[in-house]
Amino acid sequence: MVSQSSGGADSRARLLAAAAEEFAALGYDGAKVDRIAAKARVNKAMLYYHFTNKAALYREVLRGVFGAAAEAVEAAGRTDDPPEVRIRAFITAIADSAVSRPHFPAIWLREMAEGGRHLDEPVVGQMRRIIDTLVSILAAGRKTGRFGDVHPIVAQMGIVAPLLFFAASAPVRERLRDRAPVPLTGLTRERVIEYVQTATVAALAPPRGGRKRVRPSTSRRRSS
Amino acid sequence: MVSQSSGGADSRARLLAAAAEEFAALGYDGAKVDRIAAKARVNKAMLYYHFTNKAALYREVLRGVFGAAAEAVEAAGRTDDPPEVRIRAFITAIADSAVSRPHFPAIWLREMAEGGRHLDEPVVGQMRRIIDTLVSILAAGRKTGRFGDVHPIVAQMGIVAPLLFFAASAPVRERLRDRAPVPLTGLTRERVIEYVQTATVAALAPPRGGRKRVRPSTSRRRSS
DNA sequence: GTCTATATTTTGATAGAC
DNA sequence: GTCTATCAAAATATAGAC
Repeated sequence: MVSQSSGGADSRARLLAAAAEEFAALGYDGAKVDRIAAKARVNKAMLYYHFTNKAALYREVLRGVFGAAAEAVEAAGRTDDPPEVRIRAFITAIADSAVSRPHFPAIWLREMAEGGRHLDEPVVGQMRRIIDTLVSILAAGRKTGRFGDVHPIVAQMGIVAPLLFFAASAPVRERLRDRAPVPLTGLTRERVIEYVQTATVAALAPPRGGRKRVRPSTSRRRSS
Repeated sequence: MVSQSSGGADSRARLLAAAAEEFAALGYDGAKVDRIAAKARVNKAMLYYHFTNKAALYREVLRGVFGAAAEAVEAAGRTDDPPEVRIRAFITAIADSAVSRPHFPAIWLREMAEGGRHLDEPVVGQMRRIIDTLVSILAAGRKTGRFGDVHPIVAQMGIVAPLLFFAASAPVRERLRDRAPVPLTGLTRERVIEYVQTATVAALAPPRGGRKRVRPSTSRRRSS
């Protein structure tokens, strides 16, 4: 239930925005509540009025960021198009999420590095929605024989990692522009998306003819 | 040169090892010098005897980690093999670095998310060595017409990001094993390497026929 | 080189008036 | 809902004996 703010603007929303920025740039431990409050032009005590503590605020940010991404990806994946088109749309949706939620990439990267220390049930659920979408696309492709048998998580990493990496590394590239080993011209978002699309579709293609992909061939038995 | 430690073992080396672990797991701000000292079974004052401060210790860790990686990658890339083989070796070398230096992936991911706040000249040099290796491989491939024209940084991300991501996300996968959306069996390091190799070689292939690389024309169904 | 004790600063969090 | 003042707990760093 949203309470009506009378005088000032919605301090809660501003806090969330400021927090997302701070957490993305500096990580959970690097982020300081004083700075978040200042950035939001809100008294620090207000932060504790709206959120239980720093950890709760961070969780809130995580949910917002991953929720929006899951939403977008799911929408893009739910079509009747052929699998190649759907996987391309999936890739574009991830990339678009990184644009509309600029803090998304850095936060995701950090959570991975952190071992998912802050991932609670709701956020895990959002991640699952993203993977489920991919799973359904891969299954459709396999059914029609257009995709081979690739583990969804592997495909997921082949897609998400470069996109996140590229988006998150923008500040680094900016910082190293002069000392860069190679001219940074032509290094655009579109190129990266296109590359990931090409690489993914190619890697998903089923092994043609006799020998292509090397399979561990033997047991597919599991024990766990 | 290296000073001889008389009684106890080399506390400096232990500090570096403990620091790498701590920094990788918790990030620069999350890492605590007390904990690093404890993990190294060394008095905290010794930490400040060996290193100027926390930041200097972190820089030292960064140099070690990136230096080893650059070394390995350069070695793997310096061969007379055809470009496809060299790019595969490059990929394997990166993946191997993540094994021999387990803290490498998380630290690299974090530095990207952090905007390279801690990257000093020596470390940037190490990163450059890695990219330079890739640049030379791509150039060789282009010269013989086996590779198309892909920006090295794009290729770099297509390769490095999934490998780092996979390696760094091991703890997360472990943590979510039960709640995982998809069975984690068959998700091996080898599969990931193989996938990245396949995807990369395919994406680097020059545009066939007359057409430049473009968006998907409806379909190119192969009948056979 | 190694340790104890301590100084100093930062930071997350709250009490309580308005 | 908003603010001031303030506390208590970390956490970085150092002094100085051995």
